[in-house]
Amino acid sequence: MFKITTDYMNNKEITIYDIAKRLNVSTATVSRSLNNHPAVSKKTKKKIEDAAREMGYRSNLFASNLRKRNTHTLGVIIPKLNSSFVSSVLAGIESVASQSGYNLIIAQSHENVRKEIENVKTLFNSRVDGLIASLAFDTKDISHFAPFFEKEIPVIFFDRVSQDQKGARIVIDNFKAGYEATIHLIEQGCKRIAHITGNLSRNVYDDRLKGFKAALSEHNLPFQKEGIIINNLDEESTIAAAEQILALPTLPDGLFITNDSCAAICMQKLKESGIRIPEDMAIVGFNNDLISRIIEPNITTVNYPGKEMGEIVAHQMVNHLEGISPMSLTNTIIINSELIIRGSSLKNNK
Amino acid sequence: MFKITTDYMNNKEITIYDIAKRLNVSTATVSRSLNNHPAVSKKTKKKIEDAAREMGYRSNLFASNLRKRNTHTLGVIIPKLNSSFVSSVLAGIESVASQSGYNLIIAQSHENVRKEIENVKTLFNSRVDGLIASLAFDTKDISHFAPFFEKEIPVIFFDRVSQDQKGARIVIDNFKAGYEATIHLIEQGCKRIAHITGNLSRNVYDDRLKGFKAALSEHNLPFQKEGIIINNLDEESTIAAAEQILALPTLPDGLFITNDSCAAICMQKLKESGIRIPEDMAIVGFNNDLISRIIEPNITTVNYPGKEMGEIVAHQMVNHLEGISPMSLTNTIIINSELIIRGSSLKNNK
DNA sequence: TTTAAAATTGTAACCGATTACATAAATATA
DNA sequence: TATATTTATGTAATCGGTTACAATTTTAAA
Repeated sequence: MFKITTDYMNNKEITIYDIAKRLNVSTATVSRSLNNHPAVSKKTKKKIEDAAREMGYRSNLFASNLRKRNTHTLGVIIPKLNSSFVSSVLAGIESVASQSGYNLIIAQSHENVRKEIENVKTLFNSRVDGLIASLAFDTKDISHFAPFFEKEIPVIFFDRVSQDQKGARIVIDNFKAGYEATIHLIEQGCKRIAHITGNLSRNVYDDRLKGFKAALSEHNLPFQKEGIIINNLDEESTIAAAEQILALPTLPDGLFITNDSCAAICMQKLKESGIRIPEDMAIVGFNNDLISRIIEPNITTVNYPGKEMGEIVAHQMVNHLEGISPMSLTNTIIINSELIIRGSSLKNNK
Repeated sequence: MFKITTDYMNNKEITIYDIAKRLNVSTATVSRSLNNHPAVSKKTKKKIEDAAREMGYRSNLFASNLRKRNTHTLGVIIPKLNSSFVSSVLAGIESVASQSGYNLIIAQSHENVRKEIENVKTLFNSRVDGLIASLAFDTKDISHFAPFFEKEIPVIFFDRVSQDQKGARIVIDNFKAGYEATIHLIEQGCKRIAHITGNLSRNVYDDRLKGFKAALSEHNLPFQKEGIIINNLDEESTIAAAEQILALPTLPDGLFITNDSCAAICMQKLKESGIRIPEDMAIVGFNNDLISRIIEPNITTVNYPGKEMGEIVAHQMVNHLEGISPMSLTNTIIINSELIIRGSSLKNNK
């Protein structure tokens, strides 16, 4: 019994050379054909495509990238993958990128500049075509992104952006969001409002705080330093923050917390101590995470559309790379956000 | 005034050829040196490293990959990025992979076989060194992974694995977890226990259901078909499921729900209808998500260590690729899980 | 029919690193 | 000192596409 074996039935990788040899054409023609270059006759193209399919050809991206000097890969640096907001953004980025034929390389900074610097290096060496980043908690400046700027590789920051005028920025209006959240608390009759937030060198937290202060001063409400608690927003610190609130000489009657899981943890802790929400203390969170819709009372929050933000970021990047709507790389795009009012802050209408 | 400009002060990429020319050595020596090959004298090595640094050399991964025929990249296919469990697993995978010098390409199937098939193709063409996957909701078989098996590229499935004996599998003992959760409810005095879960062609849900049934029959408790609700576990379906429970002729007194966010949503809905948890109905969830620790009452749940699972998956993959502990690719690793008992199920000890 | 223009195809250099094999230099051994 | 080993370096082919330029064929125009 015979066993017919040809190259491509073996485990060998098929190359355009194999196809060219088999069909008696040049590799140039094969390459052109597979890339839909117009200067290939329909007949030849069909022949080549059929052969490629039959022989199980797959293009070697590395040879192609090496020659073409681009990678069709986007780098993404985020603080932590396992956060509800970040994973939503990533979901949005991935959808758009994969639709446009871009791969994603994702790296976590673990909220740590040192790691972020490493990540930037790695992605630079991986020659990503573009970089998307949200800064770590303790990143002071963005000098480590310099290689990208120098080589004019596009960089887009989202959410946690730098003050620096380098790279595009996609954010929500954190000032406005903080302002509106606070105004809402004031309208509900709160007079002593506290605020729990994160590192102020991050725009998101700083801007929200500014909005918070603006709202207070506009209504001639006192701004107390001890009512501003700044921590790293993890579970432990949040519990500590709640205790700090409870230890205040006069309890606040309103509380604006910079993210929903913190708000939820905090609210639980306060409730355990006999504080009624919202009667004794009204609470506003941030992000519109699932948890804000489930916990009792539901938490008033700022809707922060992560997935859309991711989609917009990726679209901007891809369009720029493909030469469609070449954005200026110093632009800022502000995405809409809105206050969603729920039980945790409704003192009046109860 | 002079302006001294050399190649490397320009925007040109520096290659090992540039370094070789400058130092009057061969590219072979440069390449060896940069890869810490032992056969390079310390003196030469130092010279080369200094020059490389000074000239701003960066290795071209594509040339290297092309020649070495491996990519140091792992592909990951997951149903949805923005889920608490999945993003934890990814966080674990990313940590280990990046420590070992591997990049990650992440693709979402959006719980859809068609997209999953596409993803597999893309990652195959990207020549990832290994593939890590958790199957989509509606994946029936894993024939689309065949190219990987044929080329003997390692594949590891986690969490949502296939029954097929191909590829390694890393899971928790879902049968045991389901069994223990149910036994716990029985021990709390529940007599009519309902179960909300996902598509039974996914091992995770099927096995938990089997464990559930085993526990019931062991205690001679009736198993009612109408007490098993199977849906796709999103917010909407979960609310519908809760309504279905409420419409049951006799209300169950225990409820085992296959994930925590569903459990939380469901519990809220039930509470709104005046049902007391756990007095009227005891609830057990799954995953130990943040939400289970925050909602009132805290939800009894199965601790499902996502990050650790990710770390183990990535370690297995990397070790296999590096030739350390070459795992058999048909192994199954079972990760420990444990029931965490909280308020939502404690009928007795109240 | 002849010539010019357009449409195809081919040739071969290139992208940048790796590595088998050959060679030269340094060191050890007899 | 002559020879055998060991250590360090060089030569050149190779990985698999891409593309500028040249050559050829086909089609259109004169």
